Amino acid sequence: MDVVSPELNSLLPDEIMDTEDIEDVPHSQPGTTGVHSEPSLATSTKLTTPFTISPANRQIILNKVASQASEAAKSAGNPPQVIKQDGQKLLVTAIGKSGQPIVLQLPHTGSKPGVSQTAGDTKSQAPQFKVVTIGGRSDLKPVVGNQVTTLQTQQLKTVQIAKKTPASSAAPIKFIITKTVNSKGISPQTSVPPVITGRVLTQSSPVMPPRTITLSEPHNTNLQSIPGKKIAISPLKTPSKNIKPVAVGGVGGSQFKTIIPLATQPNVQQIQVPGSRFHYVRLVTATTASSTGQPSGPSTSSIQTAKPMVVSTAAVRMSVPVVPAQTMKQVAPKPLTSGPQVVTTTQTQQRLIMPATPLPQIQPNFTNLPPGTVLTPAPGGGNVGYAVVPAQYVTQIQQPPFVTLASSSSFSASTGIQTQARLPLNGLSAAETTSRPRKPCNCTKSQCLKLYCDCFANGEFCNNCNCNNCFNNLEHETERLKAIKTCLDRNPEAFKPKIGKGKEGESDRRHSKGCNCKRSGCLKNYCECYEAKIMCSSICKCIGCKNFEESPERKTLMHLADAAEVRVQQQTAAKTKLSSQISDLLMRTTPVISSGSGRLPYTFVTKEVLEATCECLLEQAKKAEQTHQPQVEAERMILEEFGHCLMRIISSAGKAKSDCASINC
DNA sequence: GAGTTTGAAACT
DNA sequence: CAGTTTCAAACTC
Repeated sequence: MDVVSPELNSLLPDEIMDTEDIEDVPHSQPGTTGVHSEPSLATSTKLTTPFTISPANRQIILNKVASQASEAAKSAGNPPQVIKQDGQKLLVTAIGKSGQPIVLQLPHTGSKPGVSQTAGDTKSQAPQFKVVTIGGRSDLKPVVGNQVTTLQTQQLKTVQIAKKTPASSAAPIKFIITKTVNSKGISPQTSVPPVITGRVLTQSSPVMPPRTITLSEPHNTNLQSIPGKKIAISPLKTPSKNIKPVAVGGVGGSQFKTIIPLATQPNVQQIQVPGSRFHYVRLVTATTASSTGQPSGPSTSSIQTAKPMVVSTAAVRMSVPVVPAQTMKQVAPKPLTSGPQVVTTTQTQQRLIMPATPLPQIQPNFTNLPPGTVLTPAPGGGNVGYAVVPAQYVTQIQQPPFVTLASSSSFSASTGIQTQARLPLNGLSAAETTSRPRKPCNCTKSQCLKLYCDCFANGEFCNNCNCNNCFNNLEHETERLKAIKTCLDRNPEAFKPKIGKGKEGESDRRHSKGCNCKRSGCLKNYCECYEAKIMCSSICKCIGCKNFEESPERKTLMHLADAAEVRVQQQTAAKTKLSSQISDLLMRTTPVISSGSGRLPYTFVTKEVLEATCECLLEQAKKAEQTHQPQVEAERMILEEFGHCLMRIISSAGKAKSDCASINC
């Protein structure tokens, strides 16, 4: 099934993927070359035994090593797959659950193809692997060195970030599992920071070849450390018992039951390819401990999904879809070239794209998914379905920065999922989104599944909105996916930013469609151009437009807006200053008193003092009244008296402070 | 806060 | 593609 059209594919950057020779093979077909294995094998699979390395391709076929898995796979008529791609380092194994090979990936060695990477520890001769398996419910234990203590994967997903070169003439690739860093896009200085459970870490060393991603056991609450590397443990790394089924959605019933792996590991991997402007995100299916009650096999291993892998980047990061091979043939990541470049160049938004297998007919054009959309697997089904998730949601899942595990254990799905305001969004930086969180929508009839809904239109879940009958959430992923598909059918660019760059050579942004205002003069927020703070352009079909450069009305409005802004800033500054002064005052009067007698300075404001102060103020009021002072003057007198009272209180406090200090001496 | 206005989105 | 309806945000009172 083609998901991405050839023309879209042509837009792909070279380093992203090879969309050729990609086939998805129904793993249910016996005798095919699809990789099959029994779940039970996963627990005992180890990589410590010898394995085959293809120097040319830097591939390791783990299932040749994992004898049990391999044998089982062979017995099942599903020999392991080796994906050969020039310059790629792929490891493919078949030790996962049925049809879910585990892919290990040797780090790219640049000029030394075939040379295994050490574990950063020069004493170690064992190559380290990147476990790039996107396994549904993949239960992976750490891969340390060349050893995988436990591997269990239910489902292989495809992470295709292959170079855009034809695959080898070898047997048809049945699973495009992963792509390592493209040599084309990697400089020797490329660093590949390891990422554990959704955490993207920056590699401090500029010269650090791709290394190992250590998959940590979910129950391991300690930091996994790799020599010379930073590893963060996801706060989501909580015992599987905390997994909460967040949603049971879908018109089809429980088939699309969704478990958000908040309480376990994020099922998203971030892949950043150096030299690429794209920000890859790999998806993995939910962990085994889902509420679906589906057996995860006799495995007693811990639960773990694949880990995010960051190849590194210092460039603009964009998102690309990542799609399981079983479901999708191609995925065409596409830069948001039409987006508001000025804004989006610094964005870190991500896109994860995952198919809703039971609804292949509604698979959207993944290149046009809502900004920041993430397709995340619909747990409970392994290869059943996926949810289209706003990227920031996923980001939030995987990157709650360094939350302690203790807190994560009580991590609530309901609270965790819906927090999105502080995440990079639609090209806005995190700071911007923090300062300007999206306004909650108030949809009542659209179920927040139409573009009327700003949340939906921006590829976000509704969060703290006032909407009724909202379907824009994980609980209704099926409907949401349908809605997205519908929108994309209607307008393939429906989710693309409306404000893009103007014609070539023009620096100004412009509305992609232009507005159609009739009565607002394009000087109210009804007008999308005005709302975006841009001028109307020739493509606008507005009537009576006043939103052009020389428009006096517009200038007046701009001046008013500027003045208002200045006023707000001044007020803010004044408040800040006043607050600072008050704090400073308190700080100056507090310490000795509190440390000496244990009394705080404000305890000087006793009831008696208050009464006395009020009497003074009332006296001033009476005085003003008796002298027939105007109200303004009366207020001034009262305020002055209040000031005097305060000064006396402060003075008393200071005196007490000095007395106390002298006593202490 | 309720009601009105507005224009994009959706629909026909 | 044009006309109409629906919708939710913007706006006004």
